[in-house]
Amino acid sequence: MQKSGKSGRSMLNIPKVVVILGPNSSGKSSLGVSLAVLLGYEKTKEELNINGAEIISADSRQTYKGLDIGSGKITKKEMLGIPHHMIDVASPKKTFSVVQYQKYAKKAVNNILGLGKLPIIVGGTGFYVDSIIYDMSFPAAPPQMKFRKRLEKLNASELFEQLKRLDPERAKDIDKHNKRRLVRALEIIEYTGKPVPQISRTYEYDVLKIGIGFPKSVLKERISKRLNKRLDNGMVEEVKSLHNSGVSWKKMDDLGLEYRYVSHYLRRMISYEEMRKTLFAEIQKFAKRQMTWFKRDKEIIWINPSSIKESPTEKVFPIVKEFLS
RNA sequence: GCACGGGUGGCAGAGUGGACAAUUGCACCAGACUGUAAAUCUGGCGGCCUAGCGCCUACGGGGGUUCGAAUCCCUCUCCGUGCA
Repeated sequence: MQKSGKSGRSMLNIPKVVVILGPNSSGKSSLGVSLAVLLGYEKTKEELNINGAEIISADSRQTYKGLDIGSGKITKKEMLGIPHHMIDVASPKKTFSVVQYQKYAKKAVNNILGLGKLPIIVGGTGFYVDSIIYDMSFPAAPPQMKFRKRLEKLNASELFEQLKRLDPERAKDIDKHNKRRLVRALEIIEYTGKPVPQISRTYEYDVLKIGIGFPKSVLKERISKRLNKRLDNGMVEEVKSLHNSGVSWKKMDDLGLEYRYVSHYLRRMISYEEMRKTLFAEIQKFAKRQMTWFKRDKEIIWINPSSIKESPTEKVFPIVKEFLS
């Protein structure tokens, strides 16, 4: 794996990008905004020779229009005038995947850089973050729905056998129980006529990664508070109106978490209390999965807001400044 | 007081003489991640270790029957229900 770091920077003038990541309910969005605000002050701009900052959201659900409360989307007001990208760029009735995301997000990053500004990538979808900061080129094999439908009828071991025959290399490290991955691998082979290519992960930018890491018990508390608040603020209504506007129940299930369980409640499959309890538990599990992803990356600088005297912003801003200077 | 029913691992809940350290779900722990990534998927989950298909302690307490009991019998105890 390639390393960005200071060595790379000293040799070439690689554009700089800051990433703010962490599990949900960790306060990424507001940290991102306040950093951008600080970077927008005239004095800072002069000092760092920068033109301010803009934000790129790396959240797979916030790309969809209408998924606001449920996805914990930042509000216009909370943006404090800082431009945000990759929010509300897709219709929830359609599938928006990492490839589209990557294309537009990279464009946005480069535009921001072109303005002499710092792109701040803020998000909890690790895969999406990676798709921007690394030079990942996904195989040009768009989803083939009929093909998938056909393969989905087979069980995992049958799919695995096929893959082993067609692409022993990919079969070596694929998860042989995961039908979704197996189907996709076979789809790539079917469409390109070639084995599944290796994806490179070299850095595209000079990246500073900041992670917000609360202790588990604190995060749990934050998740609970935030969930209740969002329920009070009309989350159920939001899901109801999404469905009324044509988002299918099936799609709600795919969207997961809030959309999945609130829709179960609306469909009278579970009670309100069951919904709340399940959601609370599922969101925590999700936070864990997010952390599992992030833990692999040893370059992330973690800060734990509950163990420091100053605010996260006060803690992080100097780190960003140093990175930029 | 009598009569039934029941007390199983953190919880729920199977098992009713050997294949049971005990199905399953939840909770918990850990992990994967090549166009659905809030999705999808995997492993662990009584204790101990020289990690073996090894040893120990276990299915409310005690005692018994049996080669062998979570499973049968006796007794105590607790909970539920019905009758007094």
